Amino acid sequence: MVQQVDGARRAPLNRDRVLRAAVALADDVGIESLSMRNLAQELGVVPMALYKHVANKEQLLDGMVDVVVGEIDPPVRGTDWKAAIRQRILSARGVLLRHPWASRVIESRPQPTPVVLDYMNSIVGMFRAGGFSVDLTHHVMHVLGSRMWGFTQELFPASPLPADPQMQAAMLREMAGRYPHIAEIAMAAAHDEGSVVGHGCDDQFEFEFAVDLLLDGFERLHQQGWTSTNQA
Amino acid sequence: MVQQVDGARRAPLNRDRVLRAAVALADDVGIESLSMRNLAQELGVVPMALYKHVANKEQLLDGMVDVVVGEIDPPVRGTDWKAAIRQRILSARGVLLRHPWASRVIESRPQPTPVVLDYMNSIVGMFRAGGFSVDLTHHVMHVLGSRMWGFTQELFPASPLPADPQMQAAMLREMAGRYPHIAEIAMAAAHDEGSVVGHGCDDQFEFEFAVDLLLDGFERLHQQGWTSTNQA
DNA sequence: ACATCCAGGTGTACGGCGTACACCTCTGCG
DNA sequence: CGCAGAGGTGTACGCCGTACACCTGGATGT
Repeated sequence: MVQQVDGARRAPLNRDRVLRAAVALADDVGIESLSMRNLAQELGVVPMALYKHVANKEQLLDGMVDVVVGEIDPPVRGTDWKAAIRQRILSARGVLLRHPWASRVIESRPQPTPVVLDYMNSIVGMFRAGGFSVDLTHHVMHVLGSRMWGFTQELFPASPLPADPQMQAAMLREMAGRYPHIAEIAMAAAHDEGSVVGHGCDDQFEFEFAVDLLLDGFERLHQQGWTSTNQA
Repeated sequence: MVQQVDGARRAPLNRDRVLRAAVALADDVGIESLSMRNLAQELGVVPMALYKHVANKEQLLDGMVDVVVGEIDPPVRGTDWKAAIRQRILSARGVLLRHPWASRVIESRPQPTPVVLDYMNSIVGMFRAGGFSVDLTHHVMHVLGSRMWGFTQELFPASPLPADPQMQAAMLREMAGRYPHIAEIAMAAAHDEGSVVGHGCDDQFEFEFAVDLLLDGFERLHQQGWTSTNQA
């Protein structure tokens, strides 16, 4: 009865296929609509079947993060630390843009998986290879924070904006009245598109700007031999 | 029958009391254990009663954020922009330390509330008052990101660590083997307490270090008249 | 004084979630 | 041939957010 319609028996599941299907489904329908039941259906299987391959939903999410982190390019060799780290982080960013749900999930994991630790370890290693002291590297990693994964907390989570242009104009006017400073910087960034905050501002530029500002700051501290015990 | 046990009739609910109770409950039991049913019980009321005061759980969370943001000190007057912003952000950090769930919730809101916009607006205003161009202020706000709320994504979400010291030693050894770089910086930071990554490192120091590095970077750009169209 | 209204609180019910637990059904191996 | 164990099933439980109809007591208008 439960035979495949196509005659061929469905290839048996395994952890990897489950994780890849979960990633694909999250890409498709968003992480908030990813449920065990959902995913099972996608795989042509009953919900409880998944539990033969992942312990529970938390581990499923862990595994999904691992898949995503696995897509980040390995470090390039033969350049200075700054270029190498920059490149790696931008690669991470590329991955996260393909899996928009991933940043949230990464942040939400209570314990890092070995794959995640590997990535972190390798980033730390890149600073060390660049001659950074253990001390400075440590603090610098904290400053880098989630940017090491290629994302920044969105300032304005991209409001959809009412389609009605008259409404839109009214909203803009109200914004300008109530939040003049925000309106000002939003205007400056949005001249290219008819939208308010969040849109019309080049996320990639913002991200690279931030990363470069950080890396420059790190470099400066490094060059002046900064130590946590000997600061200004 | 449903009279108060103490004889006195329960004071009628209102939006504010609901929000404050929700904040207190989240402080107590954690945000993941805050449910409408839960909260209703705490208030001595049936779950559906809450919906007379908040539209749904999302709006409840919005309101909780508003309460928390309302606890942030207003800007101090009469100092330079750098000191003023630093102080304000550190005040925000103080608030978020009292409500550890709040950072997650702030990040999760799809639309900023007026209260949130007010806060952002005022931070933007502080840069502008410091003479920053609209352009630079805009980018700088992006770099600041969630740090403006006084939090940073935790690098290592504070693993509880096995109590058994022998187990602990074994874990440390394994860490050092598999993730030598991480182990190294963790060691450097953890000499004061017998714990591995996450603990034993002074979060407050890390945060202030990051904020100062950012503010210094901003200042430098400002002083050299940086513009997005005229960069190196 | 009486009718009316309605803000605030109740009770029931629905559909969705994660997942525990007992079961069935193949496949490969002795 | 028998049996074990991996992989898949079915049922059920307790939680969640919340729609909807209902009740109730005090303020209000006449």
